[in-house]
Amino acid sequence: MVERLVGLNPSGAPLYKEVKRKIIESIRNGEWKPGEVIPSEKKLCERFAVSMGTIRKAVDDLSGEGFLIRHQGRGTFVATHNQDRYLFTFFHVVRQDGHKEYPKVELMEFSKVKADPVAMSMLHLDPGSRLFRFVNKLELGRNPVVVDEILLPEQLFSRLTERTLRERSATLYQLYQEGFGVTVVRTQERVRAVSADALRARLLGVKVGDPLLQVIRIAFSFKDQPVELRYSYVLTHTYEYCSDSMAAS
Amino acid sequence: MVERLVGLNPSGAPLYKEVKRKIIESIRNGEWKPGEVIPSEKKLCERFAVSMGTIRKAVDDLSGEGFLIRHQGRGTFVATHNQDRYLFTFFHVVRQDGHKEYPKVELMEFSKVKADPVAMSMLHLDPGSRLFRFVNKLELGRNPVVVDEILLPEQLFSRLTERTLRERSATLYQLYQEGFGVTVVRTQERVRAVSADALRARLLGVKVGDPLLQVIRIAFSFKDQPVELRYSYVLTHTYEYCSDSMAAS
DNA sequence: CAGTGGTCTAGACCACGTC
DNA sequence: ACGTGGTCTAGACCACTGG
Repeated sequence: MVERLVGLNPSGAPLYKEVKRKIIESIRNGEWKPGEVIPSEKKLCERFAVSMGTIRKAVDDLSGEGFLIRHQGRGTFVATHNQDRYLFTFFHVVRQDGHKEYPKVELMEFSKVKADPVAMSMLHLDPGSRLFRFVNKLELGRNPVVVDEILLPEQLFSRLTERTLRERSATLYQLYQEGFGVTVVRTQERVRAVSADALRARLLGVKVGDPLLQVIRIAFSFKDQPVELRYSYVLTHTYEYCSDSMAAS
Repeated sequence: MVERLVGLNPSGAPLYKEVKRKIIESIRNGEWKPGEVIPSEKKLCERFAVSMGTIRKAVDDLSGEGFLIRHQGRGTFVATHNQDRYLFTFFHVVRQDGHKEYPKVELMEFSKVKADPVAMSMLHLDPGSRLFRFVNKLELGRNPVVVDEILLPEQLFSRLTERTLRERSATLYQLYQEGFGVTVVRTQERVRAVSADALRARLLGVKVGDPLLQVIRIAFSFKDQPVELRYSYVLTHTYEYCSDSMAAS
Protein backbone atom coordinates (compact mmCIF):
# COMPACT_ATOMS: atom_id res chain seq x y z
CA MET A 1 0.00 0.00 0.00
CA VAL A 2 1.44 3.36 -1.03
CA GLU A 3 1.61 6.14 1.50
CA ARG A 4 0.80 9.27 -0.52
CA LEU A 5 -1.61 9.04 -3.41
CA VAL A 6 -0.59 10.63 -6.70
CA GLY A 7 -2.44 13.46 -8.39
CA LEU A 8 -3.00 16.45 -6.16
CA ASN A 9 -1.35 17.00 -2.81
CA PRO A 10 -3.21 18.33 0.24
CA SER A 11 -2.52 21.98 -0.70
CA GLY A 12 -4.54 21.54 -3.89
CA ALA A 13 -1.75 22.43 -6.32
CA PRO A 14 0.27 19.95 -8.38
CA LEU A 15 3.34 18.74 -6.54
CA TYR A 16 5.75 20.02 -9.18
CA LYS A 17 4.33 23.54 -8.80
CA GLU A 18 4.85 23.34 -5.06
CA VAL A 19 8.44 22.31 -5.74
CA LYS A 20 8.89 25.22 -8.18
CA ARG A 21 7.56 27.62 -5.55
CA LYS A 22 9.93 26.27 -2.90
CA ILE A 23 12.94 26.45 -5.21
CA ILE A 24 12.18 30.08 -6.11
CA GLU A 25 11.74 30.80 -2.41
CA SER A 26 15.18 29.38 -1.69
CA ILE A 27 16.64 31.62 -4.39
CA ARG A 28 14.80 34.67 -3.12
CA ASN A 29 15.80 34.18 0.52
CA GLY A 30 19.43 33.77 -0.48
CA GLU A 31 19.93 30.09 0.33
CA TRP A 32 21.09 29.58 -3.27
CA LYS A 33 22.67 32.67 -4.84
CA PRO A 34 22.92 33.61 -8.52
CA GLY A 35 25.77 31.75 -10.17
CA GLU A 36 25.86 29.05 -7.51
CA VAL A 37 25.02 25.40 -8.03
CA ILE A 38 21.90 24.03 -6.37
CA PRO A 39 21.67 20.49 -4.93
CA SER A 40 21.61 17.62 -7.40
CA GLU A 41 18.29 16.31 -8.59
CA LYS A 42 18.65 13.21 -6.42
CA LYS A 43 19.16 15.34 -3.30
CA LEU A 44 16.19 17.52 -4.23
CA CYS A 45 14.11 14.33 -4.42
CA GLU A 46 14.92 13.57 -0.79
CA ARG A 47 14.56 17.18 0.35
CA PHE A 48 11.10 17.61 -1.13
CA ALA A 49 10.11 13.94 -0.77
CA VAL A 50 9.07 13.57 -4.40
CA SER A 51 10.31 11.41 -7.25
CA MET A 52 12.90 12.25 -9.91
CA GLY A 53 10.25 12.83 -12.56
CA THR A 54 8.54 15.49 -10.48
CA ILE A 55 11.83 17.25 -9.73
CA ARG A 56 12.72 17.17 -13.39
CA LYS A 57 9.38 18.70 -14.38
CA ALA A 58 9.89 21.51 -11.87
CA VAL A 59 13.50 22.18 -12.89
CA ASP A 60 12.56 21.94 -16.59
CA ASP A 61 9.97 24.65 -16.07
CA LEU A 62 12.27 26.92 -14.06
CA SER A 63 15.01 26.41 -16.61
CA GLY A 64 12.61 27.38 -19.39
CA GLU A 65 11.58 30.44 -17.42
CA GLY A 66 15.18 31.52 -17.01
CA PHE A 67 15.62 31.02 -13.27
CA LEU A 68 17.92 28.02 -13.52
CA ILE A 69 20.52 26.80 -15.98
CA ARG A 70 21.35 23.15 -16.42
CA HIS A 71 24.81 21.87 -17.31
CA GLN A 72 25.00 18.17 -18.02
CA GLY A 73 27.65 16.52 -15.86
CA ARG A 74 28.21 19.64 -13.72
CA GLY A 75 24.93 20.52 -12.04
CA THR A 76 22.08 23.02 -12.07
CA PHE A 77 22.90 26.68 -11.39
CA VAL A 78 20.94 29.74 -10.39
CA ALA A 79 20.80 32.04 -13.42
CA THR A 80 22.95 35.16 -13.45
CA HIS A 81 23.11 38.04 -15.87
CA ASN A 82 26.82 37.73 -16.57
CA GLN A 83 26.38 35.00 -19.11
CA ASP A 84 26.76 35.76 -22.77
CA ARG A 85 23.33 34.43 -23.46
CA TYR A 86 21.86 37.32 -21.46
CA LEU A 87 23.69 40.07 -23.26
CA PHE A 88 21.22 40.16 -26.08
CA THR A 89 18.13 38.77 -24.43
CA PHE A 90 17.02 42.28 -23.52
CA PHE A 91 19.14 44.35 -25.92
CA HIS A 92 17.32 44.37 -29.22
CA VAL A 93 19.40 46.73 -31.33
CA VAL A 94 21.39 45.01 -34.09
CA ARG A 95 23.20 46.19 -37.20
CA GLN A 96 21.22 45.91 -40.44
CA ASP A 97 23.25 42.88 -41.54
CA GLY A 98 22.27 41.13 -38.31
CA HIS A 99 25.63 41.63 -36.58
CA LYS A 100 25.35 41.98 -32.79
CA GLU A 101 27.83 43.98 -30.79
CA TYR A 102 27.98 45.21 -27.24
CA PRO A 103 27.51 48.98 -26.83
CA LYS A 104 29.89 51.46 -25.24
CA VAL A 105 27.88 53.25 -22.55
CA GLU A 106 28.37 56.81 -21.30
CA LEU A 107 26.45 58.27 -18.36
CA MET A 108 25.13 61.73 -19.29
CA GLU A 109 22.84 62.72 -16.40
CA PHE A 110 22.01 61.47 -12.91
CA SER A 111 19.45 62.77 -10.43
CA LYS A 112 16.70 61.88 -7.99
CA VAL A 113 13.17 62.95 -8.98
CA LYS A 114 9.60 62.63 -7.79
CA ALA A 115 7.65 59.97 -9.69
CA ASP A 116 5.21 61.43 -12.22
CA PRO A 117 1.78 59.79 -12.59
CA VAL A 118 2.85 57.69 -15.59
CA ALA A 119 5.89 56.25 -13.81
CA MET A 120 3.85 55.74 -10.65
CA SER A 121 1.31 53.70 -12.55
CA MET A 122 3.83 51.71 -14.60
CA LEU A 123 6.02 50.85 -11.59
CA HIS A 124 3.12 50.33 -9.15
CA LEU A 125 4.40 53.03 -6.79
CA ASP A 126 2.66 54.97 -4.05
CA PRO A 127 2.06 58.71 -4.50
CA GLY A 128 5.08 60.73 -3.49
CA SER A 129 7.55 57.92 -4.28
CA ARG A 130 10.96 59.02 -5.51
CA LEU A 131 12.96 57.67 -8.42
CA PHE A 132 16.55 57.61 -9.57
CA ARG A 133 16.68 59.03 -13.07
CA PHE A 134 19.69 58.76 -15.33
CA VAL A 135 20.48 59.13 -19.01
CA ASN A 136 22.91 56.90 -20.90
CA LYS A 137 24.31 57.40 -24.38
CA LEU A 138 25.12 54.13 -26.17
CA GLU A 139 27.62 53.92 -29.02
CA LEU A 140 27.82 51.10 -31.54
CA GLY A 141 30.67 51.02 -34.04
CA ARG A 142 31.92 54.39 -32.71
CA ASN A 143 28.66 56.17 -33.49
CA PRO A 144 25.97 57.20 -31.02
CA VAL A 145 22.92 55.03 -31.71
CA VAL A 146 20.79 54.94 -28.54
CA VAL A 147 19.88 57.39 -25.78
CA ASP A 148 18.36 55.74 -22.70
CA GLU A 149 16.40 57.50 -19.97
CA ILE A 150 16.14 55.11 -17.04
CA LEU A 151 13.91 55.38 -13.97
CA LEU A 152 14.41 53.18 -10.89
CA PRO A 153 12.36 53.14 -7.66
CA GLU A 154 14.49 54.61 -4.86
CA GLN A 155 13.00 52.02 -2.55
CA LEU A 156 14.56 49.10 -4.42
CA PHE A 157 17.89 50.74 -5.25
CA SER A 158 18.48 52.91 -2.16
CA ARG A 159 22.28 52.72 -2.20
CA LEU A 160 22.59 53.65 -5.90
CA THR A 161 25.08 56.46 -6.65
CA GLU A 162 26.26 58.20 -9.80
CA ARG A 163 29.72 56.74 -9.14
CA THR A 164 28.35 53.18 -9.01
CA LEU A 165 26.82 53.66 -12.45
CA ARG A 166 29.91 55.35 -13.88
CA GLU A 167 32.35 52.75 -12.60
CA ARG A 168 30.36 49.61 -13.30
CA SER A 169 32.11 47.06 -15.47
CA ALA A 170 29.14 44.80 -16.10
CA THR A 171 25.77 45.18 -17.77
CA LEU A 172 23.15 47.23 -16.01
CA TYR A 173 20.96 44.20 -15.22
CA GLN A 174 24.01 42.43 -13.81
CA LEU A 175 24.52 45.44 -11.54
CA TYR A 176 20.88 45.35 -10.47
CA GLN A 177 21.29 41.72 -9.53
CA GLU A 178 24.70 41.71 -7.89
CA GLY A 179 24.46 45.13 -6.27
CA PHE A 180 20.81 45.26 -5.31
CA GLY A 181 19.45 41.72 -5.44
CA VAL A 182 17.04 42.68 -8.23
CA THR A 183 16.82 40.02 -10.94
CA VAL A 184 15.16 41.02 -14.20
CA VAL A 185 13.37 38.02 -15.69
CA ARG A 186 11.01 39.63 -18.20
CA THR A 187 10.54 42.87 -20.09
CA GLN A 188 7.62 44.42 -21.92
CA GLU A 189 8.39 46.91 -24.65
CA ARG A 190 6.24 49.31 -26.64
CA VAL A 191 7.77 50.84 -29.75
CA ARG A 192 6.79 54.07 -31.49
CA ALA A 193 8.20 56.31 -34.20
CA VAL A 194 8.77 59.89 -33.00
CA SER A 195 10.55 63.03 -34.15
CA ALA A 196 13.87 63.88 -32.51
CA ASP A 197 13.69 66.72 -30.00
CA ALA A 198 16.61 69.08 -29.39
CA LEU A 199 18.25 67.00 -26.63
CA ARG A 200 18.03 63.69 -28.45
CA ALA A 201 19.03 65.25 -31.79
CA ARG A 202 22.16 66.71 -30.25
CA LEU A 203 23.18 63.49 -28.47
CA LEU A 204 22.62 61.33 -31.54
CA GLY A 205 24.01 63.81 -34.07
CA VAL A 206 20.89 64.20 -36.20
CA LYS A 207 18.58 67.05 -37.13
CA VAL A 208 15.64 68.06 -34.95
CA GLY A 209 12.55 66.35 -36.40
CA ASP A 210 14.39 63.35 -37.84
CA PRO A 211 12.55 60.08 -37.18
CA LEU A 212 13.69 58.10 -34.15
CA LEU A 213 12.47 54.86 -32.60
CA GLN A 214 11.10 55.34 -29.09
CA VAL A 215 11.11 52.17 -26.97
CA ILE A 216 9.20 52.23 -23.68
CA ARG A 217 10.35 49.32 -21.56
CA ILE A 218 9.09 47.98 -18.26
CA ALA A 219 11.40 45.40 -16.68
CA PHE A 220 9.90 42.85 -14.29
CA SER A 221 11.48 40.77 -11.55
CA PHE A 222 10.01 37.70 -9.87
CA LYS A 223 6.24 37.64 -9.47
CA ASP A 224 5.81 40.30 -12.15
CA GLN A 225 7.08 43.05 -9.91
CA PRO A 226 8.03 46.06 -12.10
CA VAL A 227 11.52 47.28 -11.23
CA GLU A 228 12.62 49.57 -14.05
CA LEU A 229 11.01 52.01 -16.49
CA ARG A 230 13.12 52.95 -19.48
CA TYR A 231 12.67 55.22 -22.48
CA SER A 232 15.09 54.42 -25.30
CA TYR A 233 15.56 56.54 -28.40
CA VAL A 234 17.16 54.62 -31.24
CA LEU A 235 18.68 55.96 -34.44
CA THR A 236 17.74 53.40 -37.09
CA HIS A 237 19.80 54.53 -40.07
CA THR A 238 22.27 51.67 -39.80
CA TYR A 239 20.91 49.75 -36.80
CA GLU A 240 17.50 48.15 -36.28
CA TYR A 241 15.27 46.95 -33.50
CA CYS A 242 14.89 43.20 -33.67
CA SER A 243 11.99 41.03 -32.44
CA ASP A 244 11.17 37.36 -32.98
CA SER A 245 7.89 35.54 -32.41
CA MET A 246 7.03 31.89 -32.18
CA ALA A 247 3.67 30.17 -32.24
CA ALA A 248 3.82 28.95 -28.63
CA SER A 249 1.52 26.86 -26.48
CA MET B 1 16.13 -9.12 -19.69
CA VAL B 2 14.91 -6.03 -21.49
CA GLU B 3 14.88 -5.96 -25.25
CA ARG B 4 15.91 -2.41 -26.12
CA LEU B 5 18.38 -0.57 -23.91
CA VAL B 6 17.49 2.98 -22.87
CA GLY B 7 19.51 6.05 -23.73
CA LEU B 8 20.22 6.36 -27.42
CA ASN B 9 18.50 4.36 -30.11
CA PRO B 10 20.33 2.91 -33.13
CA SER B 11 19.90 6.13 -35.16
CA GLY B 12 21.96 8.07 -32.62
CA ALA B 13 19.25 10.58 -31.68
CA PRO B 14 17.14 10.51 -28.52
CA LEU B 15 13.97 8.51 -28.95
CA TYR B 16 11.70 11.44 -28.14
CA LYS B 17 13.29 13.46 -30.96
CA GLU B 18 12.65 10.61 -33.36
CA VAL B 19 9.04 10.62 -32.23
CA LYS B 20 8.80 14.40 -32.73
CA ARG B 21 10.20 14.02 -36.24
CA LYS B 22 7.71 11.29 -37.10
CA ILE B 23 4.77 13.29 -35.73
CA ILE B 24 5.73 16.37 -37.76
CA GLU B 25 6.13 14.10 -40.80
CA SER B 26 2.59 12.80 -40.32
CA ILE B 27 1.34 16.40 -40.17
CA ARG B 28 3.31 17.40 -43.24
CA ASN B 29 2.19 14.46 -45.35
CA GLY B 30 -1.45 15.11 -44.47
CA GLU B 31 -2.17 12.06 -42.31
CA TRP B 32 -3.25 14.45 -39.52
CA LYS B 33 -4.62 17.78 -40.78
CA PRO B 34 -4.71 21.13 -38.98
CA GLY B 35 -7.62 21.23 -36.54
CA GLU B 36 -7.94 17.45 -36.37
CA VAL B 37 -7.28 15.31 -33.34
CA ILE B 38 -4.28 12.99 -33.38
CA PRO B 39 -4.26 9.53 -31.77
CA SER B 40 -4.31 9.38 -27.98
CA GLU B 41 -1.03 9.18 -26.11
CA LYS B 42 -1.60 5.52 -25.35
CA LYS B 43 -2.07 4.72 -29.02
CA LEU B 44 1.02 6.71 -29.92
CA CYS B 45 2.93 4.58 -27.41
CA GLU B 46 1.99 1.44 -29.33
CA ARG B 47 2.52 3.02 -32.74
CA PHE B 48 6.03 4.22 -31.95
CA ALA B 49 6.83 1.41 -29.49
CA VAL B 50 7.93 3.76 -26.74
CA SER B 51 6.64 4.46 -23.24
CA MET B 52 4.18 7.14 -22.11
CA GLY B 53 6.92 9.34 -20.68
CA THR B 54 8.69 9.50 -24.02
CA ILE B 55 5.49 10.31 -25.88
CA ARG B 56 4.68 13.04 -23.38
CA LYS B 57 8.13 14.59 -23.74
CA ALA B 58 7.72 14.65 -27.53
CA VAL B 59 4.19 16.06 -27.41
CA ASP B 60 5.18 18.57 -24.70
CA ASP B 61 7.91 19.87 -26.98
CA LEU B 62 5.68 20.07 -30.06
CA SER B 63 2.99 21.75 -28.01
CA GLY B 64 5.51 24.30 -26.77
CA GLU B 65 6.65 24.86 -30.34
CA GLY B 66 3.09 25.50 -31.49
CA PHE B 67 2.54 22.44 -33.68
CA LEU B 68 0.09 20.71 -31.37
CA ILE B 69 -2.53 21.84 -28.86
CA ARG B 70 -3.53 19.74 -25.88
CA HIS B 71 -7.05 19.69 -24.45
CA GLN B 72 -7.43 17.69 -21.26
CA GLY B 73 -10.21 15.16 -21.61
CA ARG B 74 -10.63 15.77 -25.35
CA GLY B 75 -7.35 14.94 -27.03
CA THR B 76 -4.37 16.47 -28.79
CA PHE B 77 -4.99 18.52 -31.93
CA VAL B 78 -2.91 19.76 -34.82
CA ALA B 79 -2.55 23.53 -34.47
CA THR B 80 -4.50 25.81 -36.77
CA HIS B 81 -4.46 29.55 -37.24
CA ASN B 82 -8.15 30.06 -36.61
CA GLN B 83 -7.82 30.04 -32.86
CA ASP B 84 -8.09 33.27 -30.93
CA ARG B 85 -4.73 32.68 -29.42
CA TYR B 86 -3.16 33.11 -32.83
CA LEU B 87 -4.78 36.41 -33.67
CA PHE B 88 -2.21 38.39 -31.74
CA THR B 89 0.75 36.06 -31.81
CA PHE B 90 2.03 37.74 -34.95
CA PHE B 91 0.07 41.01 -34.89
CA HIS B 92 1.96 43.35 -32.62
CA VAL B 93 0.04 46.59 -32.94
CA VAL B 94 -1.97 47.55 -29.84
CA ARG B 95 -3.64 50.71 -28.61
CA GLN B 96 -1.61 52.77 -26.15
CA ASP B 97 -3.75 51.62 -23.24
CA GLY B 98 -2.93 48.01 -24.13
CA HIS B 99 -6.30 47.25 -25.75
CA LYS B 100 -6.10 44.70 -28.57
CA GLU B 101 -8.52 44.74 -31.46
CA TYR B 102 -8.67 43.00 -34.78
CA PRO B 103 -8.04 45.23 -37.80
CA LYS B 104 -10.33 45.89 -40.74
CA VAL B 105 -8.29 45.05 -43.85
CA GLU B 106 -8.64 46.58 -47.31
CA LEU B 107 -6.71 45.34 -50.35
CA MET B 108 -5.19 48.32 -52.21
CA GLU B 109 -2.93 46.77 -54.86
CA PHE B 110 -2.24 43.32 -56.32
CA SER B 111 0.34 42.28 -58.91
CA LYS B 112 2.98 39.77 -59.87
CA VAL B 113 6.59 41.01 -59.92
CA LYS B 114 10.12 39.76 -60.41
CA ALA B 115 11.99 39.24 -57.13
CA ASP B 116 14.52 41.95 -56.39
CA PRO B 117 17.89 40.95 -54.91
CA VAL B 118 16.78 41.75 -51.35
CA ALA B 119 13.64 39.62 -51.55
CA MET B 120 15.58 36.88 -53.31
CA SER B 121 18.05 36.73 -50.46
CA MET B 122 15.48 37.01 -47.68
CA LEU B 123 13.19 34.33 -49.15
CA HIS B 124 16.00 32.05 -50.37
CA LEU B 125 14.80 32.23 -53.96
CA ASP B 126 16.59 31.46 -57.22
CA PRO B 127 17.39 34.30 -59.65
CA GLY B 128 14.43 35.09 -61.86
CA SER B 129 11.87 33.90 -59.33
CA ARG B 130 8.55 35.70 -59.35
CA LEU B 131 6.51 37.01 -56.43
CA PHE B 132 2.95 37.99 -55.69
CA ARG B 133 2.97 41.53 -54.34
CA PHE B 134 0.00 43.14 -52.65
CA VAL B 135 -0.70 46.12 -50.43
CA ASN B 136 -3.18 46.09 -47.56
CA LYS B 137 -4.48 49.03 -45.56
CA LEU B 138 -5.42 48.15 -41.96
CA GLU B 139 -7.87 50.21 -39.93
CA LEU B 140 -8.14 50.15 -36.15
CA GLY B 141 -10.93 52.05 -34.43
CA ARG B 142 -12.04 53.45 -37.83
CA ASN B 143 -8.69 55.08 -38.54
CA PRO B 144 -6.00 53.83 -40.93
CA VAL B 145 -3.04 52.70 -38.81
CA VAL B 146 -1.00 50.22 -40.85
CA VAL B 147 -0.02 49.82 -44.51
CA ASP B 148 1.36 46.38 -45.38
CA GLU B 149 3.32 45.50 -48.50
CA ILE B 150 3.39 41.71 -48.73
CA LEU B 151 5.58 39.55 -50.99
CA LEU B 152 4.90 35.82 -51.49
CA PRO B 153 6.88 33.34 -53.63
CA GLU B 154 4.78 32.40 -56.65
CA GLN B 155 6.06 28.86 -56.32
CA LEU B 156 4.39 28.33 -52.93
CA PHE B 157 1.16 30.23 -53.63
CA SER B 158 0.64 29.46 -57.31
CA ARG B 159 -3.17 29.56 -57.25
CA LEU B 160 -3.37 32.91 -55.43
CA THR B 161 -5.69 35.50 -57.01
CA GLU B 162 -6.74 39.04 -56.16
CA ARG B 163 -10.24 37.74 -55.60
CA THR B 164 -9.07 35.15 -53.05
CA LEU B 165 -7.47 37.92 -51.04
CA ARG B 166 -10.41 40.27 -51.35
CA GLU B 167 -12.99 37.67 -50.36
CA ARG B 168 -11.15 35.95 -47.55
CA SER B 169 -12.97 35.89 -44.26
CA ALA B 170 -10.12 34.64 -42.11
CA THR B 171 -6.71 35.96 -41.16
CA LEU B 172 -4.03 35.94 -43.81
CA TYR B 173 -2.02 33.19 -42.10
CA GLN B 174 -5.17 31.12 -41.82
CA LEU B 175 -5.58 31.52 -45.60
CA TYR B 176 -1.97 30.49 -46.17
CA GLN B 177 -2.60 27.36 -44.15
CA GLU B 178 -6.03 26.32 -45.37
CA GLY B 179 -5.65 27.47 -48.97
CA PHE B 180 -2.03 26.68 -49.65
CA GLY B 181 -0.83 24.29 -46.93
CA VAL B 182 1.68 26.85 -45.70
CA THR B 183 1.82 27.02 -41.89
CA VAL B 184 3.61 29.99 -40.38
CA VAL B 185 5.27 28.93 -37.14
CA ARG B 186 7.78 31.74 -36.55
CA THR B 187 8.44 35.33 -37.62
CA GLN B 188 11.49 37.55 -37.44
CA GLU B 189 10.90 41.29 -37.40
CA ARG B 190 13.21 44.28 -37.74
CA VAL B 191 11.83 47.66 -36.78
CA ARG B 192 13.00 51.09 -37.92
CA ALA B 193 11.77 54.67 -37.75
CA VAL B 194 11.36 56.27 -41.17
CA SER B 195 9.77 59.34 -42.73
CA ALA B 196 6.47 58.89 -44.52
CA ASP B 197 6.72 58.98 -48.32
CA ALA B 198 3.91 60.31 -50.51
CA LEU B 199 2.10 56.96 -50.92
CA ARG B 200 2.16 56.00 -47.25
CA ALA B 201 1.35 59.55 -46.11
CA ARG B 202 -1.73 59.58 -48.31
CA LEU B 203 -2.95 56.14 -47.20
CA LEU B 204 -2.43 56.89 -43.51
CA GLY B 205 -3.64 60.47 -43.62
CA VAL B 206 -0.45 62.14 -42.38
CA LYS B 207 2.03 64.66 -43.80
CA VAL B 208 4.95 63.60 -45.96
CA GLY B 209 7.97 63.35 -43.64
CA ASP B 210 6.03 62.43 -40.52
CA PRO B 211 7.69 59.64 -38.55
CA LEU B 212 6.38 56.11 -39.20
CA LEU B 213 7.39 52.73 -37.85
CA GLN B 214 8.71 50.43 -40.57
CA VAL B 215 8.49 46.72 -39.70
CA ILE B 216 10.32 44.27 -41.96
CA ARG B 217 9.00 40.78 -41.30
CA ILE B 218 10.09 37.39 -42.56
CA ALA B 219 7.64 34.60 -41.79
CA PHE B 220 8.95 31.03 -41.54
CA SER B 221 7.21 27.71 -41.94
CA PHE B 222 8.48 24.31 -40.82
CA LYS B 223 12.23 23.78 -40.97
CA ASP B 224 12.87 27.55 -41.02
CA GLN B 225 11.68 27.84 -44.61
CA PRO B 226 10.94 31.53 -45.35
CA VAL B 227 7.49 31.90 -46.91
CA GLU B 228 6.59 35.59 -46.68
CA LEU B 229 8.36 38.95 -46.76
CA ARG B 230 6.37 41.88 -45.44
CA TYR B 231 6.98 45.58 -45.04
CA SER B 232 4.60 47.23 -42.58
CA TYR B 233 4.30 50.95 -42.01
CA VAL B 234 2.67 51.82 -38.71
CA LEU B 235 1.29 55.13 -37.54
CA THR B 236 2.16 55.27 -33.84
CA HIS B 237 0.22 58.32 -32.69
CA THR B 238 -2.40 56.31 -30.82
CA TYR B 239 -1.20 52.73 -31.43
CA GLU B 240 2.11 51.10 -30.54
CA TYR B 241 4.23 48.14 -31.53
CA CYS B 242 4.43 45.68 -28.67
CA SER B 243 7.19 43.19 -27.88
CA ASP B 244 7.85 41.05 -24.81
CA SER B 245 11.02 39.22 -23.80
CA MET B 246 11.67 36.52 -21.27
CA ALA B 247 14.93 35.21 -19.92
CA ALA B 248 14.59 31.77 -21.49
CA SER B 249 16.71 28.65 -21.37
C1' DC C 1 -19.63 6.08 -18.02
C1' DA C 2 -15.36 5.49 -20.87
C1' DG C 3 -11.55 7.91 -22.80
C1' DT C 4 -8.48 11.75 -22.75
C1' DG C 5 -4.62 14.37 -21.09
C1' DG C 6 -2.27 15.77 -16.32
C1' DT C 7 0.47 14.27 -12.71
C1' DC C 8 3.42 11.06 -10.31
C1' DT C 9 6.36 7.01 -8.93
C1' DA C 10 10.73 4.29 -8.36
C1' DG C 11 13.61 3.02 -10.43
C1' DA C 12 17.04 2.05 -14.94
C1' DC C 13 20.98 3.13 -18.19
C1' DC C 14 23.55 6.79 -21.05
C1' DA C 15 26.53 10.86 -21.98
C1' DC C 16 29.12 14.41 -20.06
C1' DG C 17 32.35 16.89 -16.82
C1' DT C 18 35.72 16.65 -13.24
C1' DC C 19 39.07 14.58 -10.62
C1' DA D 1 35.84 6.38 -11.04
C1' DC D 2 32.29 9.15 -9.62
C1' DG D 3 28.58 12.41 -9.69
C1' DT D 4 25.91 15.23 -12.67
C1' DG D 5 22.01 15.95 -15.74
C1' DG D 6 19.61 13.46 -20.04
C1' DT D 7 16.75 9.91 -21.44
C1' DC D 8 13.57 6.13 -20.73
C1' DT D 9 10.36 2.55 -18.75
C1' DA D 10 5.82 0.58 -17.24
C1' DG D 11 2.95 1.41 -15.02
C1' DA D 12 -0.41 4.21 -11.32
C1' DC D 13 -4.18 7.54 -9.98
C1' DC D 14 -6.49 12.23 -10.82
C1' DA D 15 -9.24 15.76 -13.36
C1' DC D 16 -11.63 16.87 -17.25
C1' DT D 17 -14.73 16.13 -21.41
C1' DG D 18 -18.15 14.01 -23.88
C1' DG D 19 -21.92 10.95 -24.80
